Amino acid sequence: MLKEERFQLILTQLGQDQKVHLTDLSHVLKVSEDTVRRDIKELADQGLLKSVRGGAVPHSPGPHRFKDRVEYGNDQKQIIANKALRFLKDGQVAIFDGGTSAMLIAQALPKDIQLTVVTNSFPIASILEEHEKVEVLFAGGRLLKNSFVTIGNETIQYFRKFRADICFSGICSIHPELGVTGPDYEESEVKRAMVESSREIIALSTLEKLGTAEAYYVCPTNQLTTIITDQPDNLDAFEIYKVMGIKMV
Amino acid sequence: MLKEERFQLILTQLGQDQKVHLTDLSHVLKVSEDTVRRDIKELADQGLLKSVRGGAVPHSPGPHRFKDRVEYGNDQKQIIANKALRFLKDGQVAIFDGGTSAMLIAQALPKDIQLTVVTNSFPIASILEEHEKVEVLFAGGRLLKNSFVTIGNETIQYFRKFRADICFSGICSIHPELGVTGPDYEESEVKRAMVESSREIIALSTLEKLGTAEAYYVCPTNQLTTIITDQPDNLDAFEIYKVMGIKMV
DNA sequence: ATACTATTTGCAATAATTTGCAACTTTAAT
DNA sequence: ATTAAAGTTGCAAATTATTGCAAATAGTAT
Repeated sequence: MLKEERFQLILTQLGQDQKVHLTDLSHVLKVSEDTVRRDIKELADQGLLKSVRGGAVPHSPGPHRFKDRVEYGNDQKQIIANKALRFLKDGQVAIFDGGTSAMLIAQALPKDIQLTVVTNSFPIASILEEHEKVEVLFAGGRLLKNSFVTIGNETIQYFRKFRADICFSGICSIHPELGVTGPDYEESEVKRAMVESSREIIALSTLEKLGTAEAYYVCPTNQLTTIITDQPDNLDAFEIYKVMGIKMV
Repeated sequence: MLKEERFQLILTQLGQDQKVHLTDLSHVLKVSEDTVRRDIKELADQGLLKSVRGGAVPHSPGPHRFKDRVEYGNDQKQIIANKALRFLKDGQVAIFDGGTSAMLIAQALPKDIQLTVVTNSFPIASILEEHEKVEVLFAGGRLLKNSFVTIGNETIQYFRKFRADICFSGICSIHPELGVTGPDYEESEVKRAMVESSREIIALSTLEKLGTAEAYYVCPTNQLTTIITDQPDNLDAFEIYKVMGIKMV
């Protein structure tokens, strides 16, 4: 059995039970507990789970201080978050948008990664406050009540000053011809500024949003580098790749 | 059963019943009361609940969501806050700095006043989120961990764009000749930008800070419009007025 | 294919943590 | 003050982690 297979099985079981025990896994995977331990350690380093004494639990989104925090086991978006983590490398400058998807990435972020994060989201800034090695650059602007993000011209100008390595954007709708679109004018404007300030753009979306369109334009579809979806096994990935020409994960 | 599982169960039950008893938990979790006690202590250290005699209760939801929030009945500063409110009029543009004094003003602010508040403080923005008629303009910049304010050139540039009616600044030291000074270079720079962007400047200070000086210069003393102190009966007010030439409240 | 290197895996010894118990101290209520 | 319940402390037993090392496996170049 390949190591990757074990990883897959561990993560699957973790998703089902919200916990895994070393002894169980050792039995199921037919390897020693040491190996399971090492596997868990490796997955933990990737931020895909949290290693605890005797086993592992899902990388717990630590409670933070904003109302609109996402509930514990939001499976779909959690999957997206875990996939997204693989794209982040030490020392990068990353733009995080204000949606809940990006928020979950921040929550799932390992504590030891060194990053510069540019964001317009209070919740994300608040989460990252506990990450010693993450520098947070906050985009000023008009504060949008309820969603705790800044918007407006000031915000846009702030993002324009950067050339980030990577941008995580919770994209609303993606359409091959109509491009990326959103339901809110001002937020879409801000999203455009983010997208245009980053080398690599990771769109966070659910499958059902693909092929649909909203009122306000963000950017052409081919500007996206990667689309991350909530599909655990991306059977359709190649199919969509053919249609869209973008790498799916 | 993993320790994490116990934690999860304790928190879940706490969410349901708003309380948990040591003896019950000991029975449910099948561990000794000592262990439950230790678990509760650990969770309490993380701020996830409050340990009380015989069990635990949910962590009391404070007025807002930031760690460094000031306790409600901080008398001295509360006095300052109440005095400060008299200066605020409907429709004004007000700058609030990041200190705890300004925070208390925000907390004491009536819900029905219409204001535009410019600030670089997360806690203040968070507090004002509940004020329907207050528009919050947030100054971007580098996020200072622990104190939850933004600083740096970006922040300064943001404030420079405004001409506010009034500015509340938690001043550290005020000296007749040496002027207003602070202990931190970057924060002092930001304060200067705030002060220079406002018509009226209300310094929030305690009496013992008067006549002292710190390392970093903010502005000349005569640039202040008013000094608000924690002295309930301002007997010395006239005396200080004579010395400083500034109205005391 | 073969030989060589690098990685992975299991095992054993050692270290660290967790847990329950017992003795003792503190707290709260009568 | 007295008393019972809860909390604290120290300690030994059990469980879990870590480390070094040798055998097995996979990968690579000749």
